[in-house]
Amino acid sequence: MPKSRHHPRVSLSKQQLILRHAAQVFCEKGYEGASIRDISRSSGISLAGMYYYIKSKQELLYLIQLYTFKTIVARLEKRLKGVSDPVEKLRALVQNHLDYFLRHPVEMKVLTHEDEALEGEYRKEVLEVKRRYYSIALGIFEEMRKSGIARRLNSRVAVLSLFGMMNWVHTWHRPETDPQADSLAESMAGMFLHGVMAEGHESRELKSPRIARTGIAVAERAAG
Amino acid sequence: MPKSRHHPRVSLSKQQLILRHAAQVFCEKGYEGASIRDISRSSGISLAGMYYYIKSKQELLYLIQLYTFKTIVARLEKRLKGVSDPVEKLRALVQNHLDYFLRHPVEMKVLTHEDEALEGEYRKEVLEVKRRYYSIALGIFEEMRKSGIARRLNSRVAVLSLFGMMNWVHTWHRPETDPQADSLAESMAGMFLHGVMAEGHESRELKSPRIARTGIAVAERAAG
DNA sequence: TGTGATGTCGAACGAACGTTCGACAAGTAT
DNA sequence: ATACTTGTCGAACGTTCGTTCGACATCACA
Repeated sequence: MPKSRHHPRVSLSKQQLILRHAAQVFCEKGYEGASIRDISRSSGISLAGMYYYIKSKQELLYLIQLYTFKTIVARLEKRLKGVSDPVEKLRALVQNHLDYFLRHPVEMKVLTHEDEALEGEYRKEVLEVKRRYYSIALGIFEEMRKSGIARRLNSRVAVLSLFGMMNWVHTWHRPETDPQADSLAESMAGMFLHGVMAEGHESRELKSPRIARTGIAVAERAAG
Repeated sequence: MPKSRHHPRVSLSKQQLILRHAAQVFCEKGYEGASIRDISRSSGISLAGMYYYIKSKQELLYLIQLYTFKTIVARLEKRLKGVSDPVEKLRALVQNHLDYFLRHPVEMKVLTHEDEALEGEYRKEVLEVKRRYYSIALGIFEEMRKSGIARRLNSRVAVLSLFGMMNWVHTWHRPETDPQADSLAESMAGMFLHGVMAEGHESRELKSPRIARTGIAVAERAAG
C-alpha cells in the first residue's frame, strides 16, 4: 500500500478510523466477543498503538454509541422543525429512524444490540440521549391522543412497540431483496398509524402527502 | 445446606438445573460475557463437574435455545388447533408469544438476544425451528390477505414488524408497572390488526369475540 | 469382598484477553 | 546541536478463559 507523499496530515482523524473499524467488529462479533486485537488488525494499527487514541475498550463502545445516538436525534430535531401536525411528525420520526438505520446498519446494530454492555458513567450518558429520543416520540404520540386522532392506548406500550418494529429490522433486513428505507418507513408508519387511529379517523390522513400513490415520487428524493 | 436423606434421586435432572442457571447468567452477562465459571458458581457445581453434564459452552446455549423455541412452537400449534378464523389465529399467536415471553423472560431474552452466538450445526438446527415458527405466522397473515381482511402489504415486512414489536418487549418491560401478558397481547394484536386491516373491514372484528366490550369479561379468563 | 459404572472435583493446560511500559523514529522549536 | 512533542510498536504484564485429566468417593451387583 503506497503512501501519498506531500500529504502528512491525514484527511480523516485516526481515531475516527479506529471507531469505524471498531463498529464493524463489534457488529460482527458482539462487544464481549470482539477483542482489541481484532480491531487493531482490522484497522491496521498495532495493538499498543490503539491506546494512543483511545482510553479503553469501553470508551470505544461509548464513543460509537454516543455519536450515533446524538446524530440521529439531531437529525430528527431538524426534520421536526416547522412541522406541526403530529401525524406528520410521527411520519418524520419513522422516516428518519429507518433512513439512518439502513444507511448506517453497522453502527445502529451496535447501538441497539450492545445496549447493556456499557457500565457506570458511560452508560448513564448514553442513556440520557436515549431517553431524550424516547420522550420526543412519546410527546408526539400524546399530541395525537390529545387531538383525538389516536385511540386511547397505553402510550408507553404504543411507542415502544413502534421502536420494536423499527429496531428489529437489523435482524432480518437484506438490502438486496427487502424494501429500502423510504418504502419501509411508509409501510411501518402506515401500519402504526392505522393501528392507532381512533374510529372515525380511519380514512383521514392515511396517505403521506409527500409520497404520492403514483410511485413516481421516488425520483423526487434522489436530490436529498 | 442440608441434604435430605433417603432421597438420592434428585427430582430435577442436574442438567436441567445447570441449564436454568446458565440461562440466567447468559441473560445477565450475554453469552460471550458469561463464563463457565460463572455458571458453575451459580449452580453450585464445580467447574470440572459441569463437563460431566454438558459437552461445551456452545451446547449449553444450544440446548436452552432449542428447548425454548420448540416449546413455544408446540404450544402455538396446540392453541391453533380448531381455530379457523385467521384473525383469531393471529390473536392466538400474539397471546401465546407474549404469554410465554413474560412467563420465561430469561430464556426468551437469551433466545432473541444471543441469536448469532451459535455456530455450525447447532445454529442450523435452531434456525430450522425458528423458520417453522416464522412460516406459521406468515401463513396466517397470508390467509388474512387472501380473504381480503388485510390490506395489500408486503407480508414479510408486516409479519417481521409484528415479531419486532413482541421481541423488543424484553428491553423495556417491567413487570411491576407495565401491563401483563393478557393486556399487552390485546394491545399489540389490536394495533397490528387495525394497522393491517383493509378499508371497509375497520370495525368488523376489532374486538376479540372472547373479550366483550363490557369490560366485565376479564374475570372470565382467570379460569384459563 | 471385589469390580465396574456413576458422579464429583482440584489442579492444571495452553490460549487469549485488556492494558502498560519503554524504546525509538520523525518533526519542530530553540 | 539540543530538547521536547507526537506517533508507533514489540514485548511483556497479570488475569481469565474453555477445556481436560487423573484421582477419588459412592453404590449396585457379582
